[in-house]
Amino acid sequence: MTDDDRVFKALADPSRRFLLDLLFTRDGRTQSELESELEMTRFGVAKHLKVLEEAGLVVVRRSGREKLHFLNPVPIRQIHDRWIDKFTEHQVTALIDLKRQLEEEP
Amino acid sequence: MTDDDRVFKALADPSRRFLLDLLFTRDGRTQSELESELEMTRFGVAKHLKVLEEAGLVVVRRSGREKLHFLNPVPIRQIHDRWIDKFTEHQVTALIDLKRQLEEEP
DNA sequence: TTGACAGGTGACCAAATGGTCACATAACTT
DNA sequence: AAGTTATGTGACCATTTGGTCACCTGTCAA
Repeated sequence: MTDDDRVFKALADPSRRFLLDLLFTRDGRTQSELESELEMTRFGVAKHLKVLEEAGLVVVRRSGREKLHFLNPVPIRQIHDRWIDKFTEHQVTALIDLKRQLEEEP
Repeated sequence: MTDDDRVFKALADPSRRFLLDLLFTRDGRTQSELESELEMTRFGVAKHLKVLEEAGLVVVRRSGREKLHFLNPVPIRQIHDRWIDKFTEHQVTALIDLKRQLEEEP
């Protein structure tokens, strides 16, 4: 399996995306801390974290018997750069910002 | 199935990513034109294109009996914005640019 | 109008995936 | 030392997914 295949497969599951959301709001959480946020056995969560780690979307640091998890934004940015060039980036960010403004107004 | 689920599931397959790559280099291709690029029956390609279309990653325009396909960058940018804030974006783009420079030099 | 061309539908099967469990190891606490 | 806490492994099963095929509809050209 290629690197990018691992990344996209990892992102394909909603539970794993939720784990990334959790780490986006606050980094450096332990596995058991993350387990408590999902309605799933710890085995399931551990498996998902392993997939995210092998994809490089999450990096870990061991501290004693604990495992701290951190979000790695690099693969996400590479997805972006694969299909959005500099010119298109300006257009699409402007479009998204405009859409957000229109939705905020009454 | 939620919208974002459709997008990530669509991106999880290498054949579908290859189709996006093809449309990134040149937009507006017909289905049969895309079929000729994949080692797969036309049914397989049609199925993949349908998945991409339902995810909003590809938009189509009918022209007679032909179906023209265009890449839509918006969902890709939204993936980016979900896990990369403005501050992190500067850091990670700088990091990727640096990495690219180092790899180019002898 | 007859045939060739572009695309669509539903059934089908092999392979991959998500989730759980029994069992195991290593580190902190008292 | 003994119990508790944090995490790891491999087997297992139900569901989903990728790909193919027989068959069908609509469009263009001679």
